Amino acid sequence: MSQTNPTIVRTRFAPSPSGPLHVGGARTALFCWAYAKAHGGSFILRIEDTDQKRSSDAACQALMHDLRWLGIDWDEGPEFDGIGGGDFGPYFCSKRLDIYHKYIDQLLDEGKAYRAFETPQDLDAARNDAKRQKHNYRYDRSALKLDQATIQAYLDEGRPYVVRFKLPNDEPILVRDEVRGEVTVDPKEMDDFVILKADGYPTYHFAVVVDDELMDITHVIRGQEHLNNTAKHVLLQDALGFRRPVFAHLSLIFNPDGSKMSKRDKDKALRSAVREENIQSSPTPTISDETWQWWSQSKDHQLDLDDTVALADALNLVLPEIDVDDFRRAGYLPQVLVNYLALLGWSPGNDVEKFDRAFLIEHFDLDRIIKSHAKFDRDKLLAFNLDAIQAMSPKQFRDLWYAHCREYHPKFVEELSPEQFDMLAAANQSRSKTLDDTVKSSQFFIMADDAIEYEQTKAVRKALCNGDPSGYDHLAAIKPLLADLTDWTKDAIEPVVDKYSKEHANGKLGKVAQPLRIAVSGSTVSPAIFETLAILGREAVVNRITRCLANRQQFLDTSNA
RNA sequence: GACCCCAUCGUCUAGCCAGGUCUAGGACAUCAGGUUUUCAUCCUGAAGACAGGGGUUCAAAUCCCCUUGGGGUCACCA
Repeated sequence: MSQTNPTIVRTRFAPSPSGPLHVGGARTALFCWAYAKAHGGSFILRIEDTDQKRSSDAACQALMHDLRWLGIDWDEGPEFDGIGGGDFGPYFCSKRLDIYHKYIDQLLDEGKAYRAFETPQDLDAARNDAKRQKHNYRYDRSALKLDQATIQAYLDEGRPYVVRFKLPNDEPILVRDEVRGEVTVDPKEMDDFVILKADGYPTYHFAVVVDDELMDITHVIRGQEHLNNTAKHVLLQDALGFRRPVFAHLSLIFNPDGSKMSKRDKDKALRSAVREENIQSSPTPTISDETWQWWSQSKDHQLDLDDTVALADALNLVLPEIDVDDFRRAGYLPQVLVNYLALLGWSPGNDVEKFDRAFLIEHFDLDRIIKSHAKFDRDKLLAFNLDAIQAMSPKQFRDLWYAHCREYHPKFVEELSPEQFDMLAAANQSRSKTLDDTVKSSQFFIMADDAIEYEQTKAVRKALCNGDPSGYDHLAAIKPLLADLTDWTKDAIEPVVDKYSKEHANGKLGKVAQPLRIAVSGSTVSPAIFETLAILGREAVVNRITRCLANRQQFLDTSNA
């Protein structure tokens, strides 16, 4: 409609480097990327760091790392890990200040914008007044009434000012959106918004319009929170004589409980856990008392990531996963996250659900974007992840799991021999919903024999104590058979235990396997028993059985108590 | 509050734009049964939705209006 028949599609993802990349942002980036790639165009990454206070280089690096992990590579943008660069840079807003000022001056000269000298405090007060009187606040244009001499005097004395865009007229603004159709906004709903802040940085509205024009962006795909802002952008584009890109606004992603997925969710989870358990001071050794005090004072005080994780660990709390990094740590596969994210707000139709990036490049288009909000369903993601893990070759899984362990659980790499590690990977693959899933239940593989603690649960007691012969009796009987075994492999162990259970447990393998499992792991959960024994090695297995038997009386005493 | 957006199983969605083939399809979750040495898997089956009300039409999940519900925006944040 209003677009200028673009020949080459150019999309951009323009995040603010003020924190970790969350799944909502990742989905926006994915859609921008997919659309560009599906139409033979370019995907541009631009860092919207116009908020000096909140932007950080660390956040920027993390963001690019996350994008690359997901396989969302940019054709142009900051240089990172071998990609980036391009002819339309710089790709950081903070390095384009002179460009913005040129256009600000242009608007100022043409009388389409004006300087305003109110302080933030002035405006806050005015806003509060309006609120008290229950009407909507609009900037009253009082700066427009200032005469030239006064303005010059203010300027001379170095008084800080902002530049406001002067709304041109009262005509309704028509925005054509590819997913929502035509949206009209009444200018009466807006006021003369700020386009240049007192610190000399442009606001988002101004920077985005200038950058999109100069970078030849043809399609603006972004979150729905910008739908109303688009009217401002359109006005600015008209005032500056810029082209109008195609707009597509994506619906938001929500938590299963209907609340908006937000960076604050982790903090919220922590606070409610603390409240529920009525914890009054920092559980040592997690965070310092000073930090605890500060954090407790206000909901606006949020712990940094390390402290959040430390506290959550101490409370045995699983933090909600909302950032891309959370999903990586939790052991989700990037291609699965991409698949799931794409499905959350887009559908290829025909009941197709499982697909990869290549499929997206082949089929992605704006017309199948879903208009309604979506809730993030972790169960479904988990199911997809399990499917993907099960579909991998044993070698692929082993390598991936190795890399994951090396990064997040190095003990598995350090304590186990390569042969043991490979066997454990093979034993865990089909039962791993995520790369992290079996780490917890596999701890006993890397523990010292005498560090195993026997779970005081009904299932453990039953397996060990019930029946005649009891699990303990079986353990005592089978121990010498295992101790005498020379060839310690799964294939050698299996017939021995099988034979024993046929002769002494009515062929019920479970009667023998469960006590064995408990003896070596301390619990009723482990990979298949023969694999488990093979991985542990004869010495450890015999040691652990011996220890379990020696502990018999004590276990009975404590479990009766 | 004002303005804007949205509305199919519990959840993600197909179907809607081009009304009939929809006693509404799939996936995840749930439930039941089965396989299995534990957990997790795996197999089979079941239950489960067009928010409500008005229109238009021979015919409405599909088009229109209202109501209700949900969400977003109203910053010198993006």
